[in-house]
Amino acid sequence: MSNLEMRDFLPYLLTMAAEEVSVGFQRVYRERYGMLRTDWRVLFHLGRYGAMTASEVRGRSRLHKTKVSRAVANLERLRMLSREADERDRRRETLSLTPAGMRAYDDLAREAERYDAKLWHGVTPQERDAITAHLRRLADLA
Amino acid sequence: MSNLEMRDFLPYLLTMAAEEVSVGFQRVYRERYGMLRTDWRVLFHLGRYGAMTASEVRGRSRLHKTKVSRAVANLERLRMLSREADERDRRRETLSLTPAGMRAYDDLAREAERYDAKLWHGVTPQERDAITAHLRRLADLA
DNA sequence: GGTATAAGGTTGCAAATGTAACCAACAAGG
DNA sequence: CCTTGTTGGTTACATTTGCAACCTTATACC
Repeated sequence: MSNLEMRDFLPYLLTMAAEEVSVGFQRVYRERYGMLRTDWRVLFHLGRYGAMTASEVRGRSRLHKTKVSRAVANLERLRMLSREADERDRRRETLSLTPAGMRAYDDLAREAERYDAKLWHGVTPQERDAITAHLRRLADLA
Repeated sequence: MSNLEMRDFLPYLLTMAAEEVSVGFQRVYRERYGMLRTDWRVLFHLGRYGAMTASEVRGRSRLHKTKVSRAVANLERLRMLSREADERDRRRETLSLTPAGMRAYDDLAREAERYDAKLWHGVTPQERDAITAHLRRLADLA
């Protein structure tokens, strides 16, 4: 008979922490801009690294292509993103942020940094490195 | 202009790690017993702490009562759980595992321990404590 | 007792997700 | 060219979820 406790089980702990922390930040992009989490992630990539196609977004963000497709549609509806057809390969469209999209990105990136700093408050740099490294390792298991 | 990287943003990192790790374990309860994640969590609480009502499950597991209700229905359909009416308070039902439910619990709890151990492989006890403590702190923000 | 309020649970509905199928455009080999 | 396979991207459908409304039984207070 096993005597594992749920509160010690890493998948549980991670899920709880991720949920709590994500919901906390969700308030910002959701209430302020009416975005979903995937929208925010796509916006982030375009704002941070510049115009690119949906495939490139997918590659960088590790999001499934259907989620990217839907997020792009949402951001377009919010007038934060525009598409430009690629003449050389007519399957592809280059995505870029509109001025409104860039403003939203600037705002949210700043908030994200503040939020992140708050989450790490009281943690020593060594601990922080250990935690980050371990989370990266876990995230890369696939 | 902010220069945050997504891979450093804690909500992102946590979400990725939680997803990866949860999906990994999901394979076990899903393929072996046809359970959903909530089912497994409810099963766990009943197996680990004994018979209790749905409210108590909710309190311990931090699951929303709707999810508990549906998980109980699923587990019942899988013949792993049975309900017994409470004569004193007819709103309440005491939930307990059937023999099949207990066998599933034993099996899954054992697997969970093995899986957890694998996830911590190569991490020193000190690091592990720091990580666990920080995750708990984050999960309790609410 | 009778009325209001709350607690235990379930159900209905809308929103979100995952999966697979799909369409259009390109590329390679015959 | 033309058929076969691949890539970029969207759509359809089933499954999950979250939220609010709901039903029933119990409790508090008059």
